[in-house]
Parts: sequence; structure tokens; C-alpha cells
Amino acid sequence: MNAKKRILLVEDDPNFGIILRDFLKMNEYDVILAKNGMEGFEKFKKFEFNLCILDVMMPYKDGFTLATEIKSVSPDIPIIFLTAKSMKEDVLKGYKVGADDYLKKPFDSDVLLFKIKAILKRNKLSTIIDNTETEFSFGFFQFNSKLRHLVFKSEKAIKLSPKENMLLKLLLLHKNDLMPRELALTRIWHDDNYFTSRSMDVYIAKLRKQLQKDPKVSISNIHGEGFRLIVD
Amino acid sequence: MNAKKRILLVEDDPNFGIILRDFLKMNEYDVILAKNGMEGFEKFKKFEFNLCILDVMMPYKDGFTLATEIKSVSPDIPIIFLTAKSMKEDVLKGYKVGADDYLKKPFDSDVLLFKIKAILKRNKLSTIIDNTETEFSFGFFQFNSKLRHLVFKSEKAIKLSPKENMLLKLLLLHKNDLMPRELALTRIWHDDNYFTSRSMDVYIAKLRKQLQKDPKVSISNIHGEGFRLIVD
DNA sequence: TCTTATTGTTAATCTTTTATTAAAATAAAT
DNA sequence: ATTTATTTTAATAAAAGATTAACAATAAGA
Repeated sequence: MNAKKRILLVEDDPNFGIILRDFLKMNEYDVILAKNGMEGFEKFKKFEFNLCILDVMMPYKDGFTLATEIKSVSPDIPIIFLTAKSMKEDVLKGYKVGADDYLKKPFDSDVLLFKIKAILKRNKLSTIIDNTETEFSFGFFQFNSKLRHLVFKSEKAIKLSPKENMLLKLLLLHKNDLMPRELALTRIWHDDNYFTSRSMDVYIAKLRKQLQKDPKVSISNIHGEGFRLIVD
Repeated sequence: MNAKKRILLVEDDPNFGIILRDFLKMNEYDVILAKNGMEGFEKFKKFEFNLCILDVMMPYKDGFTLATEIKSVSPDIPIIFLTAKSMKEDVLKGYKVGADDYLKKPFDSDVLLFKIKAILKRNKLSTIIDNTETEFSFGFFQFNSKLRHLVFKSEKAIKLSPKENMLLKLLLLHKNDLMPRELALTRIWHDDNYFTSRSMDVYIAKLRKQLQKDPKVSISNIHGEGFRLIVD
């Protein structure tokens, strides 16, 4: 009935990464494995996750840096750090960047499962309240994504539907930049196929209709790539 | 501005208990120390807490048993366990009874502080739970959530039922802002399903009937998200 | 240029969520 | 024990939202 929870696992040791991924998959989680911080962040932006498990010590980009980047996009996503050493500085640093838990290698796999379960359970409650950016101002528009209100100049607020709302928010988060089609489809429709893509086009049309009130604002298509909300 | 957070500390070793209590007090927490499980539960029922720190090994009533009792009263309160040993069984047992974190003695006091901070931060909802505000004024209404009295202008007070009362209070705590449906369902009905949701709608209708006396006050729905009490 | 893939737009259809009322069940009070 | 208040359930209607289909327009590649 309930959808599988998706976990982002970032671990540079391929042997350990694969065995841990398979163990988690056996326990009914959807796991995406990335082998370094860079790849981890790419994967994170591409899919929707419920939890991140990050190795601390990785070449180029360590777990803490990655966690900071992830939190800047999704402040409420829970993070578990894996580390070989358990030095005080590391533990503190982990909590500073918003860790939800900490696991010292080698760890017991059952303990990890319980931690995951506990974190997902309590996060269900805390995500009721949306902590992400909700007020946007562009052109002559004022947009509140929590109330789903779009206001032009001093006219009365137009109510946006949930899908219109999320789509506009995603476009604004990439203002004057490419908002990849794939991103909206995975974030909003949780699926990327012909029909969801058609549906998205319908919503783009709806937004365009609203936004044309301000000639300085428009949504342009980048063929095969996605859309771009342009504000002169 | 923000009230001090209150911590229940249950620790049977008096030396350690007192020093830990004072250390936490120095860090701006209100701490109540109990020296065994029995006393811990008494204190818990007597005061409002934001967090519990429980020693696992105590005579008569161990930390896990106490945690279970506490959770039966307040399922959402965060709990940190302190333990001398860190056996797998103990860790698992801790997570089973709903631990939020685990600390092996001897532990670093800074680490404890960070854990407390992290837990309280993510437990944002607690600010809504333990909100003690009881007098509300909006539009021409005066509302006392303790007496469950709603007064319009100088008419005589209308007595609200417990559910009407809690729902109105939650709406007012989010005045002019989104009050998520899920929040009311988990806070008031302690369950989120089709029927509780229908029940909530019935209560929204009842409140609307009362509030329509003042044209400047209304409850609007945000489809799929929740409700908003609007006061012009 | 022609062909194909992608995008744009509108309207019809289908699905989900909310509103309203009344009756039934439960709990509280007298 | 019986009345009264409260809450839940049910049934049905209405509203809001999302998807699909049909077709037009546009862009890119052969």
C-alpha cells in the first residue's frame, strides 16, 4: 500500500557500497548508490529521497560538504553519517550540518535498520510543516507557495492548484535558468513518461496564461531539455 | 523570547546526576532530576517536558520500561538514552521503545549538547504541542481555550466541545496561515485516515457556522493541504 | 524540404477532495 | 437509567484538480 522509501547511499568503497545497497534493498527500501559526493548530489537533484546515508570520508567532496549542499536544497531531509573514526570533532561537525544520526564503522546492520525506521517514523511528523522557501517576488508578481497564492500587483490573489504551485516554485528556484523537464517530472509527478510529460505541458500552459499579465515575465521552452522562467 | 526548554533527567547515580543537571542548567535548560524510574514517571506527569534523558541501568525500573510508560502518555516526546554498555540488544531495545538518540558513557558533554540541540530543533512540532496560550482575540471574537468559551462582541459565551475547541485553537495558532490537515489529525484525532478526515470536516463546518457572525472572519480551504483561518 | 519528434492549447473525462446533512454510536452527566 | 452532549459514520452532492485525447504549431534532423 505505502510506497517504498527511497534512500540515497553515498559510499566510495564499491565493495561495501554494493553490499550495503543490496542489504537495504532486501529490507524493502529503494536505494540509489552513488560512489562520490559529486555523483551523490547529482542523483539527489534527480530523484526524490526520504533519507540520505553518507560516508564521511570520501575523496574530492566529503560527506559533510555533501550534506550541506543537500540541506540547502531540502532542509528537512534526514541524514545518517557513516564514519570509520568517531572523533569528537567529526561527531560535532556532523550534528552541526544537521545529522540525524551517526554510525561508526563497523556497525551492526540491524542497528542501522532500526535507526532508519526510527528516523523515517519521526520525520513523517516533522515534514507536515514545510520549512522550505515559500515567499517569492518576481516581476510584478508576489507568490506564496505555502498558501498557493499568486498575486499580480495589488489585484486579489489567484489560487493555484497543487501541481501549478509546485511547478511554479520549481521554475522560480531556477529563475532565468534551465529547469529540466526531468526534474519536474520526478519531483512533482514522481514518474517520467509520455503521459506525465503531456500533463506537465498542460500545466506550463496554465502558468503561462497567468504570467502573461506581466510582459516582463515568460516561460520559454528549451527544446528537449526543459523550461526557463525568464524575468527581465 | 523563547521559553527555556525543560528536560527530565533520570539518573540513579547521584554524583553523576547532579553534575550533569548543573551542566545542562548552565546551558540554559530547565532540568528536573529524578533518581529512579518511579520518581521519574511521577515528575514526568507533573510537569511539561520537551525532552527526556534516561539512564538505562537503574534499580527497580530500568530506562526502557520508563520510556515505554512515558511514550504511552506522550508519544511524541524525544528520548535520549544513557548507557554504560553499548550492546547490540540494548541499542535495538532503545530504538524499539522510540529512542531518538543513544549515548554511551562516558560521553563528551559537548556531544550531548549538540544532540539535544539537534533533537529539539527537529522536534519543531513540540512548540505547537506545548503551547500554553489560552486567550485569543480575533475579529469581534474573544476565545478562551481553557474555558472553551467563544464570545462574539458582548453576546453571551458559547461553550465549545473539546474537539471544536482544539481545532479552533490550532487554527488560531496558525492565524492567516496554513493549518495543515495532517497536523490537526495527528494532534487532535491521533490518527490520519479517511474517517477522521471526514470527522474533521464536520468540525470545520461547525466552526464556520459560529464564525460567520463576523464577516471579517472565515475559514478557507487549501485543497489537499489544510485550512486557513482568515482575519481581515 | 520533408519528416519526425517535441511542444502548445483546448476541451472532455475522470479522480480526488471537500461540504453538508442526518442518523447512529459513544460518552458524559444528571 | 435515562437524558443530553459529543463524536463518528454514512450518504450524497458539489467543487477542485488532474489526466487524457485530439489536434495545431514549432523545432530539429535527415
